[in-house]
Amino acid sequence: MTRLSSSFFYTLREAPAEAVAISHKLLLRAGFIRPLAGTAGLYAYGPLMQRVLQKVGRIVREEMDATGAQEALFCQLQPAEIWRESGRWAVYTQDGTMFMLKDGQGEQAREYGLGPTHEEAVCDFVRAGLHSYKQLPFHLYQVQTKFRNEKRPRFGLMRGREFIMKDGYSFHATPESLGETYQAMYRAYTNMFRRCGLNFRAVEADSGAIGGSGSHEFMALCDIGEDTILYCDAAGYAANVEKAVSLVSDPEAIGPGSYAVKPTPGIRTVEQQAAMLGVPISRIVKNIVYVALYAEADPRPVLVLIRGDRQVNETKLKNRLDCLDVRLATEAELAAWVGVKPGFVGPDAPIAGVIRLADHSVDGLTDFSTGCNQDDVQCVWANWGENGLVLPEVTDLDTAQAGDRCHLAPEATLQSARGVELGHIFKLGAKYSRPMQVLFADETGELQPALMGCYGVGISRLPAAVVEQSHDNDGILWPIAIAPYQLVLVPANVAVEAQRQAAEELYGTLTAAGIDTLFDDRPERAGVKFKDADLIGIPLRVTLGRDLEAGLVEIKVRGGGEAQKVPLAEALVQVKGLIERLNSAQRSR
RNA sequence: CGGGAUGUAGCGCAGUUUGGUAGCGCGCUUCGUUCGGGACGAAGAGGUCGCAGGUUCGAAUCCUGUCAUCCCGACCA
Repeated sequence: MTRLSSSFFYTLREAPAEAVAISHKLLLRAGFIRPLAGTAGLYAYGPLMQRVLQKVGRIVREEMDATGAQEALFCQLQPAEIWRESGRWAVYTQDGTMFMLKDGQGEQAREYGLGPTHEEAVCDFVRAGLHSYKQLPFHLYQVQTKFRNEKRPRFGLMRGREFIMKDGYSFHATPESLGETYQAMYRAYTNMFRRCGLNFRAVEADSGAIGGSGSHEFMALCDIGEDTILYCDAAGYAANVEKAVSLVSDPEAIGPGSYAVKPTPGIRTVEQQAAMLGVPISRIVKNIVYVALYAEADPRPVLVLIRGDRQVNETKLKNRLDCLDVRLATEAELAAWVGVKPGFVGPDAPIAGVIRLADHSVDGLTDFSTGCNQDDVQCVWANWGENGLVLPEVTDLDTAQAGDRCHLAPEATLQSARGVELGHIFKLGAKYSRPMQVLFADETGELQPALMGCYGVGISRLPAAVVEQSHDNDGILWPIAIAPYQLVLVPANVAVEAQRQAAEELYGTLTAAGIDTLFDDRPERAGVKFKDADLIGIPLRVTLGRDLEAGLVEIKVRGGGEAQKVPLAEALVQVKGLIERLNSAQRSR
């Protein structure tokens, strides 16, 4: 369907220096993407990439449509009012995620945002026409460019400021109905990622800024992944580290002793504290002062107590506080509030307006060492309920880590892996439908907010994840389902009339048979064409060259060992068979 | 937004320490020889040295500012 000689096609022998990730390098070298004027996070998709995106889009649409979801298309340019209605205008503009613009001058100016996600737009679309429970449930989705002013665009297509996402929103009268759709989406996502040839894993996830209750992420496993996932094969448990829970080991034993205040001059860390006092790290209570930042309210200090050998999970902390963000208190703030340096804060630090929280790991901890709100001293053999130390509200603020025991299978330990988030499914409930008045009359005639689910897939990120997982020293190995072309047809030397003519005929035959064929009819040397074919990663290569005099063509599977030689007349049949085999090999992964 | 690095031709780089008006490889153009794994020879084209200001007789080089890109952290599909 495409002649390379009349295409805008070029490859780079060396990858641009700014590319670090393998997928970024290969997609740039092979000409799939090109940065817009060297701008971070903005990429043009070339003709090859567009074909990949369309194939991914087709698979995603087929799986979505199979669940009964309907494709629509919502507005990207969105008035601030709907974001104020949902309460997210402040959130998304304060952290700079949303690109904003104004129409008009001064007081008359109307504010808009470029959609980073479409809950508000969908709610507005639905609320005018939704009246009765009899209309529910339904599910609307779109495949569209999203805009997010990412603080740090990275790894080419992995994290852009403009990217393509499939986002779907379902509406329900009952939690049961929402649960059914959620399960259907879980299965649909599993199908679509499998069909795209990915090695992935579904994990329990934090629902983040979008909010809501249950959620799962679908992670492509690869080293450059920005998320850490923890999993336990024994229990079938897998979760994002932001969400993961584990069983914390018992604290190490400590000999008998009694409460005392000891000098620990100049220490900065619990390791130093443990060494200087001769106590186990797991018998230390760390007291960490955070500042919680809210969209509308003033910042508040938060004192977090956690065992010395554990780390605070700031995502859990943020969720518990229901705040926009948390940050560590500065040394100046510590000095003003407690009058001590970091490391010497006590569980009972007298901070005005402080929120006190303790992680499970310090609940029941005995004979511990901790700070005393005085520089250069710590106490030892402290206990809750003594010496004025009171255990505050206990909650889960711990960061699970590889090696921890699994809470579902205590005999097994958690393992970790890096993942790229390809899809995320949420149960939103009435989080948006209530403030935005997406209401329906239930069976008793009472008005209720619709329950919502939302379901995203990173369409433009997905091929990058595939390349991360599927490449070799020569270039990309596209799974045939999403390869830009199924086959590349290479006349070794177009100056040889017999080769050129035979190739033209075969090109017509393959195309007529519905095979996605890239015809490399360029007047290049064979070696150049082979290198390019490998780089851009077309699964099948048919070469017409020196064996043509004997009536033979060569068929080679990319990354699949030796080529086979078949009579020209049988080429189509052979190719069809190979395509079928590659397709079924992928399906059965 | 904090910390670090880098900006020289389409791509990869040298030149900056020690100021003297820009070079190499790939790619590109033309001709010739080649022609199944990124050919060879010859002749060419192509650069406001990121930008602005300053020092100097003279700045890619030194100084100040600024912008951009990349890496490490805090957010997300």
